[in-house]
Amino acid sequence: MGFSFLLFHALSKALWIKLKQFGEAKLSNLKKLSENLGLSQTTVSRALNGYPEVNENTRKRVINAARKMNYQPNSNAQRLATGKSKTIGHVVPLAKHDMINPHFSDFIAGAGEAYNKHHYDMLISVVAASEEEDAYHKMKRDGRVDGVIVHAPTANDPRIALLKSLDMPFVVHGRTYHNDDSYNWVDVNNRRAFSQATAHLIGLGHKNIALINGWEHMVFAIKRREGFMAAMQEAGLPIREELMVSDEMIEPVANMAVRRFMRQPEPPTAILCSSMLMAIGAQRALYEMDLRIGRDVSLMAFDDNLSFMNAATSMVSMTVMRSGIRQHGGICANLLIDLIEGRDTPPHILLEAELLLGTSTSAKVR
Amino acid sequence: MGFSFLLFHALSKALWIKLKQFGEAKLSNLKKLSENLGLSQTTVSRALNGYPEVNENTRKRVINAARKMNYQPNSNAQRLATGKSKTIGHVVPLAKHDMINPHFSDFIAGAGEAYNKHHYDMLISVVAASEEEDAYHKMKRDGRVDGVIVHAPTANDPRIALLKSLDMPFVVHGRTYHNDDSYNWVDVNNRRAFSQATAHLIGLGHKNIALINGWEHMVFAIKRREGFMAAMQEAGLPIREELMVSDEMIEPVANMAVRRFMRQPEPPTAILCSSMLMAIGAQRALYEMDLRIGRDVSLMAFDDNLSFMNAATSMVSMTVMRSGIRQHGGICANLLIDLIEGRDTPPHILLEAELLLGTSTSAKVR
DNA sequence: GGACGCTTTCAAAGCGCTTTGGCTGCACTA
DNA sequence: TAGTGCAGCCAAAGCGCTTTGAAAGCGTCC
Repeated sequence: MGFSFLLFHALSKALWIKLKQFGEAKLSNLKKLSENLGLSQTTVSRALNGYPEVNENTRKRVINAARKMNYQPNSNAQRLATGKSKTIGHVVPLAKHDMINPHFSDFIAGAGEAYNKHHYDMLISVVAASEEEDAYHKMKRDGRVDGVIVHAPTANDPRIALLKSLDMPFVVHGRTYHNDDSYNWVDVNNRRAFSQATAHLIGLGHKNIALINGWEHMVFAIKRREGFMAAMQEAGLPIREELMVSDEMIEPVANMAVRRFMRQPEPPTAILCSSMLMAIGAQRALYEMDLRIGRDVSLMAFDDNLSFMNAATSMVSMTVMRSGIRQHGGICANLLIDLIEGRDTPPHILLEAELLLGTSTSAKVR
Repeated sequence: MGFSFLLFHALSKALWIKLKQFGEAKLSNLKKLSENLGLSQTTVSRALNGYPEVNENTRKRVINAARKMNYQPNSNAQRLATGKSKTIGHVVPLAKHDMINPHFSDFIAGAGEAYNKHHYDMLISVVAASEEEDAYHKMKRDGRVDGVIVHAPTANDPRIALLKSLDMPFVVHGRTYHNDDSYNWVDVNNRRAFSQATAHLIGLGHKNIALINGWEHMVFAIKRREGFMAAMQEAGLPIREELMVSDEMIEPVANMAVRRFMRQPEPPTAILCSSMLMAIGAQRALYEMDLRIGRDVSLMAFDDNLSFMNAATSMVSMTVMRSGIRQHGGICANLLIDLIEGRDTPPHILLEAELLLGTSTSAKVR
C-alpha cells in the first residue's frame, strides 16, 4: 500500500505537470506565431502593431493567423520592451477604521470605462495614509504605471510637488487652493454651484439659510462655503456662523446639525447640504420634528449623482446642484491619457453643476 | 531671429533630453548596482531575494547599497522573468447607466489592504457586461494577473466554469446555488442571518413580518428569503407573499414598499430589510406615515457595515445583523493569495453575521 | 595527497516582446 | 548599364530581471 500510494502520487504529479505544460503550450507567443507563418518576429510584430513597412497582404495573413492561434502579446514582455506600462495608478490612503469615500466607486467606474476604451489598465494601491508618499515613489521606480490620478486634494497638497519632482504625469480630481495653474486638474465649480444654490434660495425669499458642509480642509468644501457666503453677502444678508457646520459628510452629522439649528431662536427656513447623504440626514431630522420639507423648510443639496443614491427616483424630489462624479472619472482618465501620450490638452477642466428643481424648495411662507 | 529661434529650440530640446536621461539615470538597476558592488547580478539578485546561498555579510553589503542607491527592481522585468505577476484582478462589468454596487469601495478597501501587505497589486478592469468573458480570457493570455476575485455570483454563474477552464485561480465572494463545493468562496451565512433575524422578531411577538429583499437572481437574496421563510414556518406563521418584495436595493424601493405594506388590511408590525439603504427608505416611509419606529413598527436590517453608512452612529439605533464587507474583502484576498502561492487553504469560508440590538425593534404592543 | 563536499560566487541563457540597422529585390532614373 | 530609391523583410540586440549550471576556494576524510 505504501508503494501504491507513492505510485499514485508520482502519477498524479506527472499528470499535473503534463496538464500545466499543456496549458502553457496553448498560450501561443510571437515566436510560434512567426514560425507558423514563415515570417520573422519583427515582421509579425510590426504587422500587428500597424507599422507601415509591412505589405498589406502580409498584414492580413498575420492578423488572421493571430486570431486563429488565439495570440495575445504577453503584456509583461511588451511593457519591458517598450518601457510603457499602459497602466494608470490610483493611490488610496486608508487608515484602519477610516471612512471610505463613497464617491470612489462611481469615480472608478467612470475612469475604468475610459481606461478600457484606450486599452489602459487601472492599478489601485490601498496604503496606510502614512505610506502614501512611498507608494508614489514605488510606482515610479518600478515602472508599474504611466501616470496617476490624485484624489481629494487638500488646500496645499504635498502630493503635487512630489509627483512633479518624480516627473510622473498626473491629473488631480479637484484642486489645491493656490497655484492651481501649475498642474492639470479636473474640478467642478464648487464656488459657483454654491453661490447659485444660495441665490436660488434667496430668490425664493429665504433669509436664514443654513449650510451643512464637509470638512473644510478639503478645498471643495472651502470653495463651497465661499460660494455660499458670497451669495449671502451680495444679497446683503448676514452670515450666521451658528447656522454653518463643517464635518464629515455622513447622515447623522446632518441630522444632529438640523436638530440644533431648529432649536435656535431664529431657525433657518432653508438648508443647503453638501451631499445627498447629508440631505437624507437633514430630511430625517425634519421629519422627526414634524416639519414639512418644501413647505416649512426648504432643502437643497449638492448631488454627485451617485448611482445608488439617485435623486431622480428617490425621496421627496430634491432640488439639487448636480454634477455626475462618474463623468468626472471619465474626464480625468481621458485627460491623463492624452497627457501621457503627448497630445495637446487643456491645462485643466472646470465643470459646472446643474441646478435641478425639485419639490424640496419653495418660496418662503410667513 | 529665425536663427535664434531655431537655436533656442535645439537647445531646449537638448536640455530636455539631458533631463530625461538624467531622470532615467537616477533610476538604478541591477546592473549598475552589481557593478557598483563588484559583484555579479546573480549574487545581488539572490542577496535581495533572500536566497540562502549568499554570505550574510555580502547580503548586508548588498542590502545597504541597494538602499543607498534607491534601488527597486523593475517589476515588469521581474514579472517577465518569473512568469508571476503578483497582481490580482477584479473584473467589474458595467452597463452605461448601471448602478454601481455601493459595497464595492468597502470591499476593495479591505482587499487592497491585504494585497498591500503581501506585496500584491490590484488590477481593476471595468468592462461592458457583454465583454466580461473576454476580459477574463485576456487577463489569462497576457499574464497580467495571477488570480481573480469574482463578485456577485448568480445562482448558476457561468464565470466559474470559465475560470476553471482557463486554469486561473479564483475566489468567489458569495457563492452559486449549486455545486458550491467545486471552487473556493467566501460568503456570509445569509440563510442563518435571516432566520435568526426573523426569529428575533418572532420572539418579540411579531407575527406579520415584511421582507424587503434584493433581486432574487442573486444567490445571497435567495438565501435570505429562505432563511426568513424557514423561521416563519418553524414558528407556524403564515408566509404572506404580499409582504415580500424583491427589487433593487435602494432607498426609494423600500420607501414605496413600506407605504404599500402599511395600506394593507393587516399591515406588518415588523419589517426586515436587506440593506441599510433600504432601511433608510423604510424609515422615511414610516416617518411620513407618522409611525414610530421601535414602537409602532419594528425595523431590522442586514448591515454590511459600509463605512459611510455606519449604523452605530446613525439614525435611530437600528437593530441589525452585521457582517463587515470590508473584512470580507480582506478574507477573500488572503484566501486567494494562499491559493496562488500554493499554501493549504480551507476550500471555503462561511462567516456568521452578528445580531446587534438597537432601539428600532421592540416587543409587539397591542 | 587526492577525493569529496560545502559554501559562495559567477557567466550566460532565458522570459517574450520591440526596435535598430541592415539586406534583398525590383522599379525607375540618367 | 550602372545608379538610386523604396518597399518589404530579417537577424540580432536590447529591455532588466531570474535561474541554471559551473566553478573557485577551502576544509575534511581516508
